Amino acid sequence: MSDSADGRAVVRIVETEAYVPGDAASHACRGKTPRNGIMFGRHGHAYVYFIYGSHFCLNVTSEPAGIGGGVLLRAAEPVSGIDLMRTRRPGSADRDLARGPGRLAAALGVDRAHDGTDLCAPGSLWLAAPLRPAPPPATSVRIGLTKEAHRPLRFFERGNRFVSGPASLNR
DNA sequence: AAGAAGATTCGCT
DNA sequence: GCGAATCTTCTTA
Repeated sequence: MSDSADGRAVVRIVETEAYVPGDAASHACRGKTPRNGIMFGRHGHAYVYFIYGSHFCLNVTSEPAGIGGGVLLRAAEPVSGIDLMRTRRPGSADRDLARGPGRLAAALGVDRAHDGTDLCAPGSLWLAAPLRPAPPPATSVRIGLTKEAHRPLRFFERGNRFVSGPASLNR
């Protein structure tokens, strides 16, 4: 969930991708740098980075302090604050408000200012308990990577129409 | 100091 | 389905 001066936006995460220690595709694979420093901090914090000159991606750090790792939030189902999300993503169909990592960050109003936020504490951006029970996530290879994409580290809710990626991966 | 690559999205054909 | 847009960051010279 995210709070801002414009209101609150709530989504249900339906797709994630993991970047584990020793992973050539991870931003952490070449050691700690100014950009990825948050990944080497404690788990449960936001790692936000700017990509392709126009988009932000939101990750949750996943490893103990000193070890670089994280989980990219790839897609989410809008739950409330939908009008606010439409404002942030003009021209987008409701299904596409948060379907994709850059879209998800935009819908929640996430930018560099959220880098390092503790997602388990009250604030402008945080994780809450599941809104409804869900079956165990399905698994697939990762999307959009040029290295180690074959690893089965993408997790998604099977059958949910807010999941991104080609249909062939979502079975 | 310069260059290439990148966990993407959108619009056009 | 394909390619441009756009800029930050790290790597290499």
